[in-house]
Amino acid sequence: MSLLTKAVRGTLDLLPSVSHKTQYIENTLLEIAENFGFSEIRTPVFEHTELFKRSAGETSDVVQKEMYTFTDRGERSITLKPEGTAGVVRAFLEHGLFNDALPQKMSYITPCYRYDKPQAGRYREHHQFGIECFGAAGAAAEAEIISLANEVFTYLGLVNISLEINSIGCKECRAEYNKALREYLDKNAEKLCETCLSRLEKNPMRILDCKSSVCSAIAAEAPKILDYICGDCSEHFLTLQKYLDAMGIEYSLNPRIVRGLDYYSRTVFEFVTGDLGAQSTVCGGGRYDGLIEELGGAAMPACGFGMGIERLLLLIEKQGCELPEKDRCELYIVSADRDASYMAAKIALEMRNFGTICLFDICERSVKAQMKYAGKINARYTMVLGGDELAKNEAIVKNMDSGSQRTLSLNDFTDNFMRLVLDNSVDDFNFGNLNLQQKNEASSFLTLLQGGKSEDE
RNA sequence: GUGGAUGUAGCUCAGUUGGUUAGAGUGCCAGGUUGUGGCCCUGGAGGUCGUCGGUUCGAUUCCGAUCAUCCACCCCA
Repeated sequence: MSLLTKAVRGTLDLLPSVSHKTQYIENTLLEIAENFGFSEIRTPVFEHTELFKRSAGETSDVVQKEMYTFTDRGERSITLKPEGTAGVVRAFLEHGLFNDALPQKMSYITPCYRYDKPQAGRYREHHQFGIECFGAAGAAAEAEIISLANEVFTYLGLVNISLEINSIGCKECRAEYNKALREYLDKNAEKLCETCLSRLEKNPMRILDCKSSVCSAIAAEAPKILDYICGDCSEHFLTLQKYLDAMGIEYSLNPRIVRGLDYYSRTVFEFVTGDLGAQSTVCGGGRYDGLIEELGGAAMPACGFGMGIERLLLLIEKQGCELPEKDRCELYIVSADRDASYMAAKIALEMRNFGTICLFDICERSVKAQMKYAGKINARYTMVLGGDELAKNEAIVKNMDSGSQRTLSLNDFTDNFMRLVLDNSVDDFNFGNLNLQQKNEASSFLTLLQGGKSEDE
């Protein structure tokens, strides 16, 4: 097959056969966030380039080599968001949300774009679940978002994920530490790798992150940030640990976590797993007290995290965690001729309005082919409509799991069908698609029916 | 951005030591008589062997480039 073109490198298609998994995950994430008091915010996928340059930092890898930047027809420099925080902070400031009751807590699910070299678990377009909390300076805020992430993992049934935390201090103590660090690194400068050499001036802490054996050996002997952070920062970090202890969340201290985005301060953390190869970080975040000021707002403490949805799904599949099945077609209406098809269309609409998945043939295929199709899509019940049935105003409904059949009147068919379902197994029936009002109606309907048990064959 | 592996039907893979009409399983469609699925049987559709170029009388098989996927580095979610 010679296609005109294929999906762009590093992008993924989410196909209908698996989209329910992602839907479930995303709904779960937003619901858990809501339980923690975080409500969804949606911001555009692109922003003015300067926003990301300023927030992520000119020295960050993201800004230096990974952004999707283009000039639009109005000569604006536009960038597809490489991460979620900047846009949310921009909206927070632009709409004066800092005037609302503090803290302001927000969640989001958004696509992010980075010009990386693709690998499994790393894509040029990926989707990120994120949390931002504005206006809370205390360590309880970080503790809360960490426990939120932790809750997501336990809820989804994931294992083998560990939490690593670190403090990189505030502006003041970090300056002092950087000074000490640079003095140390200068002494070893000729041994450092090329990239680290270039980081030496602007952002020496990134060198601690370097994986090259020489650099990491040098880093191992380097002064430790935790020995330099000021009293307040130290107290903050200890308080965070007490909160985590109180909630029974396990963690380890990892002084090498510095994070790639320049806006972090004090707490940084990562949830990592050994089950995803080189893409080990499932969730990363921390505190960024200086960012809002950096973007033109009044000083305001803030913290948050990002979580990769594709990685989450990969991990779920790798670990064999159970996800809900795709919603099942409850009734497939087989029609033998055109008149039956008209009736099928009418009944299907009634059933759908009742909130259940109901399908009928739209290919004018043979009865056998329709039955086959119903079997293939795993329909729970089928109903055969033809001349005989229309004449008698009734239809044969077949349970595809057991193979048993019953005749139902077409008058008030939906009610009759529900009665049949009740006789077979109430629990099997899926009310997932009903809205709240419909659910109430349906449950009182079922309660009513349960009073007078109907005859069985 | 660096290094390595891979690339044949929708999917999983055979195969051609370079030679005429490229295979299997599975999936898809249709039949196996009168209106009923899952098993079985039969038939059909579907590939210019990732793409472009080179060597050759001739390449899907050899060589090169390119694109894509995967792995490690890097980076991060």
